[in-house]
Amino acid sequence: MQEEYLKDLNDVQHKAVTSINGPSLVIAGAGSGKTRVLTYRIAYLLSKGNDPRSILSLTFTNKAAKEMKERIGQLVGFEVARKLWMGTFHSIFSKILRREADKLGYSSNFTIYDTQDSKSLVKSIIKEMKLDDQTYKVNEVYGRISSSKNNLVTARAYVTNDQIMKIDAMNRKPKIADIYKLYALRCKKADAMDFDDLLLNTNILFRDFPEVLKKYQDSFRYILVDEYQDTNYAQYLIVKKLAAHHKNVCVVGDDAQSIYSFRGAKIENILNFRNDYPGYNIFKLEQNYRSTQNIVNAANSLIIKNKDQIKKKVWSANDTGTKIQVLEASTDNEEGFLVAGAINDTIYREQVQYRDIAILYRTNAQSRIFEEALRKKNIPYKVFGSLSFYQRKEIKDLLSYCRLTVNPNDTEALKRVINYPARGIGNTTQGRIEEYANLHDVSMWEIVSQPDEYPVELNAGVKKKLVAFSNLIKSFQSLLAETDAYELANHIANASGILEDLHFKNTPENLSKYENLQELLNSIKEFTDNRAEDEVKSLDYYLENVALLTDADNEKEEDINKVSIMTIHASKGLEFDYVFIAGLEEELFPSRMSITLPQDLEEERRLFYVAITRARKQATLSYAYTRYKWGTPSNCSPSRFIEEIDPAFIELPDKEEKNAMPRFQRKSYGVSGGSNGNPNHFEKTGNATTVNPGLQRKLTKLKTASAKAAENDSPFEVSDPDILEKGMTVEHQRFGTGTIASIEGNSPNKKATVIFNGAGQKQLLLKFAKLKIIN
DNA sequence: CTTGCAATGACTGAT
DNA sequence: TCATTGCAAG
Repeated sequence: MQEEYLKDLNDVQHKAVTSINGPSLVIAGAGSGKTRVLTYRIAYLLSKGNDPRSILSLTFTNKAAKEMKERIGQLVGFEVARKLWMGTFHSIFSKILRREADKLGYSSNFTIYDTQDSKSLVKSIIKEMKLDDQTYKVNEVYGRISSSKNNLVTARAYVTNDQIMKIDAMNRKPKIADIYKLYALRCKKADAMDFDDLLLNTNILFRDFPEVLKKYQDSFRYILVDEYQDTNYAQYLIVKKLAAHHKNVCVVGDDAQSIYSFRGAKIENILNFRNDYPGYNIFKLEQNYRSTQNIVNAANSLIIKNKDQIKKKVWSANDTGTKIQVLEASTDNEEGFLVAGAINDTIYREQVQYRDIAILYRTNAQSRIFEEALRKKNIPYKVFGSLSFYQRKEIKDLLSYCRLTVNPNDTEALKRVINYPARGIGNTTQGRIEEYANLHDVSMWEIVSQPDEYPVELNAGVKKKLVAFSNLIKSFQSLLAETDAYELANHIANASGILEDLHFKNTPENLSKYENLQELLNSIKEFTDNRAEDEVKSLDYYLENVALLTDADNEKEEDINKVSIMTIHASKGLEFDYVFIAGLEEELFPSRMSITLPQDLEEERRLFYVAITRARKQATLSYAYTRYKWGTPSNCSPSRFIEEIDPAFIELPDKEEKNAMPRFQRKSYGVSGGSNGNPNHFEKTGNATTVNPGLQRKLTKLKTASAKAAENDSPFEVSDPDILEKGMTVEHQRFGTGTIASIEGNSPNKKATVIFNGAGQKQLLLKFAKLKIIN
């Protein structure tokens, strides 16, 4: 076999690819061809005659695994690539846990609880234990449980751990140990594992069943781990155990890009690799092929402020490029307009595609502003994350019916759908069943399916309804073996009454839910169509991984050429020609939660480093002086990170000019205090006519919009839905001019009835309709 | 038991 | 701003 592709590599890369024996540490600077090294290394291993089933590659996302398999397939053939063990820790080890499930007392069909399920379970336990929900906040308790699991502290170990118990006692939350215990018990009863259990239970499996560990140790001759700097203790130990026999472990990472400590990631794992694997080889990939020199230098000048790091010198031989740009805005809304305007300019000036551009921000809450601004300028965009597709109510509802069909003990799924669509099984009934079930150690399903067998106080009518519901689920179960995933899911969507319910209440919201369900069914269809002949296509197999999927795994054809907007965390591993990094303000980025502890601040700085190094050609920063938080405006100041970049590589806004411009006058408005926190500073530029005070805010918005419209000649400037009112004359791109007859609903699903002069009466969903106000 | 409305409190980050 | 919760009426 020829290894032509090795010629694409530089010296270090070449060594990293071909040094296949013994432990290797690859320190891969941003943009240094890390993915190429990983794919070529695997291809190289295969070319040396290794069985693809003996190679285990752990990636950070499913998408990365999919793309890497694709590239390896191109090099060595898809039939071979398909047999590789490649995926995220969670997906690989859930597969192994299903195989070995009986050893841990689970069935191989166990459910995976996602974060929503877990939190909802924690919540009901707090209620059941009659604890004060102000002291025991769901998020905090869940966080304690989750981080315990990531550090391999089981519920039993938790109570006996003095240090942990002392912390809980000090915080006056001594019952967390009991909540954890009950939580673990309930998960087990429900035949469910949460995300953290997938790693914890793998460790337990390997600890308690040495013969199982040995089997996998022998079978995985080569182990590769991507993004090693973001592994937590549980993941670290899995790798260590599996690699103990052959010791052919290759970890790839960049300590400068460690950004997941909140998920238990330990940067020490990569820093201590030398101690864990003596006699290791180290390869430093330092040439950045992705970005311009200015971008690389700016990023270097920033990250140098961090203390703990592995020494390396990342450099670029690309063009010098432009300096980092900075956009300064007076309000968060204006920030949106400036960025959207700059995107339009870039597209026009540089002749690039929408897909070459990304907007990155620190928190999901910032997405809304950019969605609005881009929509108004008719710039197509796609949002990653926030409320992921799979977390939407309608999607979870249908999936819960499916989960219940496969595993009737899945109590979280049962509670979700037992009364949706409404079938007269209300809170009282559910509460009684749940209480009895918890007290007597039976599952809710037991009682629901045979209410006469248990002394729960239920009247005959209710019992009838319960039996009807359980018969419905049983009818689905009977179809499990004989139908494929798509047919069954489609049947469930209809027979459960979900589709009918959405259809019956014919609102724009429900229409969009209906469409989402169709999309889910389409993706299930795709799953059944894409499975190979020898793979089972039934619903239980579809459900195995669905909890582990994210938006990125569901990318649609029509979404390819759009501006990407997402959090910096979600942008990890991606790259774009032009990157806009928004909200560079103190207490937002760096986050308010991270400014006290130095190690937290260092992680924020690494996060900023990751953001800058996503850019190939140009990075633009932006910040605002007022930003709405929880619906009230608050003052902000520019982030310290901006000053930390060496001035040689950044173009700061001109202070002189800034002060001369009334538009940027600040300090005076906003913040708490007043009854009227509205920034009225646009008054200064405007040719305002006097209006009644109630309309003041709307007018301000209107002026912002039209002022911007004059500045940027976008094809069809759209008015903010919030300023539209009954009686206004508006223009629609397709229907022409008309008058608003009425406005119903609430943002973002506000709709208007408009009587158009040519096209007659139309109902328009304002978040999509492009209406321009004529007068 | 269901529905609708007012009050309330949450925003880091995500497999 | 938005989703969840508590309460009153049907």
